[in-house]
Amino acid sequence: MSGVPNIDRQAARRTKTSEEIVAAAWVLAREEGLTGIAMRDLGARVGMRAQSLYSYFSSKHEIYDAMFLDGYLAFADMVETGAAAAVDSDPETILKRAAREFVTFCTSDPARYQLLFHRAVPGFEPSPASWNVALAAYERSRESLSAAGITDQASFDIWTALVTGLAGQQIANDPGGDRWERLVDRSVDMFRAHIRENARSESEHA
Amino acid sequence: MSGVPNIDRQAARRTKTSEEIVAAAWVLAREEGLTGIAMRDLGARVGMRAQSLYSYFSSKHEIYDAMFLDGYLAFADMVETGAAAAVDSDPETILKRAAREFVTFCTSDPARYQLLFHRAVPGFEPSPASWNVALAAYERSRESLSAAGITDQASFDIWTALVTGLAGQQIANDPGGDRWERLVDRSVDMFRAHIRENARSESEHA
DNA sequence: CGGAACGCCTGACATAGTTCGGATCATGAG
DNA sequence: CTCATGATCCGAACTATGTCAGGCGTTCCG
Repeated sequence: MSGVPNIDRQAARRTKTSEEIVAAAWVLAREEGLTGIAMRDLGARVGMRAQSLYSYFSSKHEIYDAMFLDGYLAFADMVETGAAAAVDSDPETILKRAAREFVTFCTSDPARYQLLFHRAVPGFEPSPASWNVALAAYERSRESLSAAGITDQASFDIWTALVTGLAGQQIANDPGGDRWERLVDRSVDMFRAHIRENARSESEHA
Repeated sequence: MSGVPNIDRQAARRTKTSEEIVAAAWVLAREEGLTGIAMRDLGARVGMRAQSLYSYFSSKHEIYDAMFLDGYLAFADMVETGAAAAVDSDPETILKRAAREFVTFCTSDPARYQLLFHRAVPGFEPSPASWNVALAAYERSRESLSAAGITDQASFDIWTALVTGLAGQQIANDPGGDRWERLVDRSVDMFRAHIRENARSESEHA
């Protein structure tokens, strides 16, 4: 009838189907592992053949890319929630909350952890668009920690090494357990003491 | 002729070929990535067809297993050298040396790092035999660090999280650089301060 | 010399991701 | 209502993968 009526509907349907595919891909990834996703299986999950997926994504890697984006959006969400909760909190509370949330974020979905933080899928590299989202989330998290007194890059790098290390060990060597998860608070204490000591020795030089 | 003359020769040749295959697999892994090893390519590197590899290894995973073993033998070597050098050294020197060696061990061969310390190959799990070697190396390294005052499991777990975290971030986010590698000494300082503090507060309770 | 063991090969199969061309079906125009 | 159009989906097929079954020549012991 008038103007451009159903273009929106079609586009909406299309994106909805895309999201459905990505959701099914996550389910499959958690069941069969990240690289265990088979196009034929994935198609079956959403009621179509493997070839039909190619009208939504031009390759399997593009599906991984959508998952990557999806994962970092969830990550960004977590960071944002943490930043909101950080208002009127002391550094210790902020850092412990951030570390706990991060480790839980990782351990609660190992497949996602591997996709986001390791180069777990052989030929896959995130697209610039998705990568920018990842970078933005990283920056936001960095910024969020500056509220707890972590301002210089080196300290933040040690922070990322520490929390990814805890998560990585937990997932690789004690999946489902809490052997490293329960060390998070202690690790944060360690980190904070070091930051304080660092600041002290720097001010001495001034 | 006499007794069992050429049995040894045959066995020797056989193991030599096996080692040749594993060595070629490492080269291929470094070139094409750990999962980029194709049986046909690997065969070509050692002058035979893919199917002929199956007279030496009953599956591709068995080749990965041989590589896993190979890698942990190298790791054990490193630990042993470190333990020897640790004699008459103070804790700081021991720990910094150990951390540096470990991170270098990882960054110098990312493919090996992924095989040994992450579940990088989809369906692969090390055989019990190889796994025992890995466990022994792990135990030896734990024991070696007890000379530096790291005696309880929790502290050692934080240690492994820290060093694998540094190595992991270095490899994933700054390959070829030294952004995290140069933070190793600082991280060890942080760790040692925490250990000292921990020991102090424990003795207070006693 | 004869046979067995060994080393490597050819051929083939199943499954992976992916491409191509055509069938189906809803949608909007006349 | 009819018909063209574009989105959607499918069947067949291509390539590359790991792997199995069987064959042929060489080596070496009895």
